[in-house]
Amino acid sequence: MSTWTEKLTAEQKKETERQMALYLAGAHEVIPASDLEEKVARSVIEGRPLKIKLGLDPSAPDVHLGHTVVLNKMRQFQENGHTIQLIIGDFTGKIGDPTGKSVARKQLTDEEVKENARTYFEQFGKVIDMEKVELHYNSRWLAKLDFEDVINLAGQITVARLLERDDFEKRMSDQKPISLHEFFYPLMQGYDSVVLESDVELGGTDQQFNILMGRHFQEKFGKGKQVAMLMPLLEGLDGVEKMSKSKNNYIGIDEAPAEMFGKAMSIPDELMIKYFTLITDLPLEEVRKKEAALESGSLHPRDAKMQLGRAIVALYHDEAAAEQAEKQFISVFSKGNAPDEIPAVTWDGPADTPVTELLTKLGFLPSKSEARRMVANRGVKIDGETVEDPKTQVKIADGMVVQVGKRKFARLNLNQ
RNA sequence: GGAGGGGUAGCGAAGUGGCUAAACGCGGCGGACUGUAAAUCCGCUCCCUCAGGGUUCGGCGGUUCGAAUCCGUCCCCCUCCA
Repeated sequence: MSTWTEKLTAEQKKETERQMALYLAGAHEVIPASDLEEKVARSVIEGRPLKIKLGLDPSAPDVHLGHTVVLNKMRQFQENGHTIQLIIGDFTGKIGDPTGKSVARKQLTDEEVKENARTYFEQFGKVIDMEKVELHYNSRWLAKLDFEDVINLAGQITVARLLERDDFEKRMSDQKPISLHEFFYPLMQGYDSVVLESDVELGGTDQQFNILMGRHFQEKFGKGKQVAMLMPLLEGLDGVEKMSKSKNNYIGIDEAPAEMFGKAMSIPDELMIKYFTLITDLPLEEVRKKEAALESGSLHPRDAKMQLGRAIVALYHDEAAAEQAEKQFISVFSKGNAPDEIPAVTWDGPADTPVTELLTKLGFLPSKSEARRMVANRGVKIDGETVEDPKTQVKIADGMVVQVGKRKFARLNLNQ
């Protein structure tokens, strides 16, 4: 590293330091940071962009704020002229990443993979410039390896080394099974880095082992060693589990402003600062100020969270939508009013209808039984009045507002 | 190859002939309280047009007035030894 820093002019040094500070912000760990500095410095001197790799699981194209943690980091690299390598793990996906508690994963057809890739593309475009991204499918090189190649690859790593992975280690000590093929996942991911000659691989902290494998294999194959850049995992709305669609604790980057704002309001207080740092573009020092204000009590947690909600909506929609979402939130949830804009639903059923039927026809509840339960639980309001009896007959009127729970509203429109 | 353990509702886990649509916990949903936070409290949570009906306890057959519970058979999972 010293050899490189010595060659830097004052200006280059300053530029290197600027980029480093930017990249390090919010990152959980960079392994090793000194290598990153060297790479950045070299890139500054030679005017050569770094290759920043991100692997994508082709089976889960639901893009939510959890993904944006890594994407935001990618964008920073991109904005400084570096190259992003997105890898669709279409081949790897067939094996299934053993990270976490994965069971065998269902195989995707080529069609599905393509479709999922398209979804990624569209949605990632909200954060990074997709025009400048390099896209790769790892089947391109992995599918070509024959058995001998695979054995050779496997020869570059020891079992002991593979068993170091937390996940495997734990399963060993718990006497849980580990299938042999699971060992190959890190090998494949690592091999991707060999082929693409990546300089940096980004991922969540749960990817540490896999990313480090890339480093290992690159060295074995006589390539430059990539830096592992690990971003914190973002907990979802429940504040405990990692944000994911299957856990239903996510905020999708596609969602409507009101929805986003509302979900943001429901995150646990303890997570606010983390959200601010990782998924908004608020500068670090501003976040620190908020943190201090919260601690001293000069900023009410509720207000801080509203600011967070606004920031998020503004990012994926715009400032006006953010303001609107906040207003509506205050009106609906703080004051208990009906929202300004209630989706209008055309009603062409009978003018005199049992509540249960009304609710199912509106699509609020899937069955009359559930509708009945909901009414019994006092979760249904018509024109602001709680419906007491599941057997209630409703006289439909034009403009009637039906509400289920706190969030589902509809205004009836009579069909003339 | 040998020995043993197991498959119950979204998950975890009771239940070993009728009182079991199946305890309990978690999760989820609704309500109260709030800041749609946390904590707490109450209710709901197999399906269905309701104090009524339908279909469940890995699959299939059988015994029985009656089975998640007994018998047969098949499938799957796990552990240990080799």
